[in-house]
Amino acid sequence: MSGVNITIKDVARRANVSVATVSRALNGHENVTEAVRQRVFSAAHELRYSPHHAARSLSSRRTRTIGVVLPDLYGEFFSELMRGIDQVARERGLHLLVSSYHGNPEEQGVALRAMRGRVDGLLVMSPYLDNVDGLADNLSHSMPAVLLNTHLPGAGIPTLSIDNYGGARTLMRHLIESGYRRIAFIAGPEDNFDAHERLRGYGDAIAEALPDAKPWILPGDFDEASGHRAGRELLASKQRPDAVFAANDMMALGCLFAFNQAGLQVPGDVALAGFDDIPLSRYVHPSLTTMRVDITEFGGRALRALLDRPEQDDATVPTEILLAPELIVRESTRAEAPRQARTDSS
Amino acid sequence: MSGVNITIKDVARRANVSVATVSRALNGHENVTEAVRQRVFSAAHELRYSPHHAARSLSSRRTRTIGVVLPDLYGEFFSELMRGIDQVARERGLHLLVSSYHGNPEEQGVALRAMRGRVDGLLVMSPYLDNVDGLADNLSHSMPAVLLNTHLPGAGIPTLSIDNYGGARTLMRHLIESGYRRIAFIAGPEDNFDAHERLRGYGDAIAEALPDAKPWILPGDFDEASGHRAGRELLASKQRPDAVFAANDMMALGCLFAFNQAGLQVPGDVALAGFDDIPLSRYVHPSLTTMRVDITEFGGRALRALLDRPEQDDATVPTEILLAPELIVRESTRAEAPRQARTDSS
DNA sequence: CTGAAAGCGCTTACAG
DNA sequence: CTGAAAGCGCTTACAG
Repeated sequence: MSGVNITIKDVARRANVSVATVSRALNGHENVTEAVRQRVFSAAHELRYSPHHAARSLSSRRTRTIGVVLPDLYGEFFSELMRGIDQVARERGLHLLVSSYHGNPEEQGVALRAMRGRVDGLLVMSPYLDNVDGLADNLSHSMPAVLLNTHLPGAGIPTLSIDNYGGARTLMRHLIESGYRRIAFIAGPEDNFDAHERLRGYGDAIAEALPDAKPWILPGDFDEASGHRAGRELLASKQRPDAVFAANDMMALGCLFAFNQAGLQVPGDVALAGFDDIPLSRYVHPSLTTMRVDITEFGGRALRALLDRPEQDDATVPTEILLAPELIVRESTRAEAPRQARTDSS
Repeated sequence: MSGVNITIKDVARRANVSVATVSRALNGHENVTEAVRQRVFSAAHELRYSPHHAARSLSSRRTRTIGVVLPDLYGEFFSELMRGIDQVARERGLHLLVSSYHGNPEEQGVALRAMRGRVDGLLVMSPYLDNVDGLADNLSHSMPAVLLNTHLPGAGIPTLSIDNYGGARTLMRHLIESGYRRIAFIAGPEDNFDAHERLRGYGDAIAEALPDAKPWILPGDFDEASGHRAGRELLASKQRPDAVFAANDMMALGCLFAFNQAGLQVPGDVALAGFDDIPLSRYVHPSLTTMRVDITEFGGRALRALLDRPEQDDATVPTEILLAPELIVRESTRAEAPRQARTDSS
């Protein structure tokens, strides 16, 4: 059913040359007479010939395809990430074979192994703190790879990461400088590397800048429903926080929703901030203060790092690159009457 | 640099069988002794063997990969679409080769042709009204395909579409039944098929239900900025509409933003509705009335339609399937004091 | 049940 | 500059 396909032989016959010559002409090799090249091109065009990819990559050992293995394909983050990767892939004439493993480490292994013979290199994101061994096992085998937001120390694989720790500290500094003192934190998934780093940033900031305060941490899992739950929990607490820092924007929005429903004013009654700067953050009311992560750029840089990687043996290459997020101050932390910082904790 | 790779020969040698047997064992063919199968499996496992995909698909003529060619990869819509496609692909053990052509018809052709020998079937979305010939040219060649939201009459290619026309009429019926009479429409891109159908639904609804009114159409291009512009234009008009129907949610949100900035109350001063039900729509204030399109389901059904397609020669198969969107009434069209329908236009 | 061999459609040294 | 031929790593009739 898959139809009769035109092969390089048909083109050769029509152009009256050998298949070798067709191959050379079509691949733009130098050593082909202009006249012959023309004949080949018209023959190929007339026959609507298009090279068979599997055959080509089997003999040339190149696929011109990059494998992208992600935890998921869904949502703003992955959408922007794919966009950035895709842009660079197009610039370089590369294809993208995507695979998501839905948070299942076993599936991740399957996905990774299935890439053999299909791709020239791999972009892998695995934001888990355990699965380290599994990942290392499925990666170390002769395929260039770049890791994204992935904690895999010692494997020597180039890694690009958002500076989640530094970003959380920057945001905390902003809150503290704005006079907030009772700052609650809605955490992300326990096993998530980014979440872990953001939490660490929050904890260290509290310890250093507000030594009298104890960290106030609510559980969450990065989705808006858990932010909503955390928001309700905060509403029910005897003494409310004066600011809430959610480990990502989706949870911040869920929390905002809970506050709205309860009639609580943001930032008047309580300030709120998130992390990621998803597009929504600009549009909700009040607009959300957050740490902007340029995910599109992040994806693009990852692919470039993979493609432009220096020779394996160049030991001077940094193995980890950190991208700093940017503080975006919006209405949700701009109280009309900003509180005064207490003098005892400047 | 690509490293030493283990081939089927290495496995054969280690298991002391022929490559043919290895192939059969690994592919789960019946005719292999259990003992031999075991030997082959352990050998393969010990060597961390993983079959070379290009070789396999060159000889078997199957790739176990589906090509997905979309206008873009970015944004909520494509994200959800990919999610739906991906879910089904996983169920069936298929890979996805994605390609977006960024609205460029030429690139679309390149992308389509590049799929040869890489995929067993194609999912193609091409929401343009012109490019019909180019698309037909690049499709008709012996590759099973399913079209998504694509207008390509006469090519006999199965097509799945959102019922944009019917959806627009449903929404208009809701607005009219709610008592709104001066209903403006923010249109989508001129060349876009979905936009065209939604506009047609609006026009027909006005003509039939409000024969005294003339259509009031503002240009837009589906992004939030154009909705914002349209909103400002409406604010400047001498007599404001009592309701605005934007051809998609993003524009509705841009419009809402403009109204908010101007201090206009929605729905008190003017009602507002969109199309798509993007997640944001539930969270803005006021929440947005819209037509819900289950895009994830849409993507999943498209892939299923491709995989479960009956034999080519079965003429009883419908070539076009329409998916009806669902009306979601939220705050943005729920005026506190609903207007009375004028008796002359019940 | 198992093996030897042909063949999938290309690319690429190797000759000329 | 061009061609004949080997080879990429598999699968699959064809024998046995």
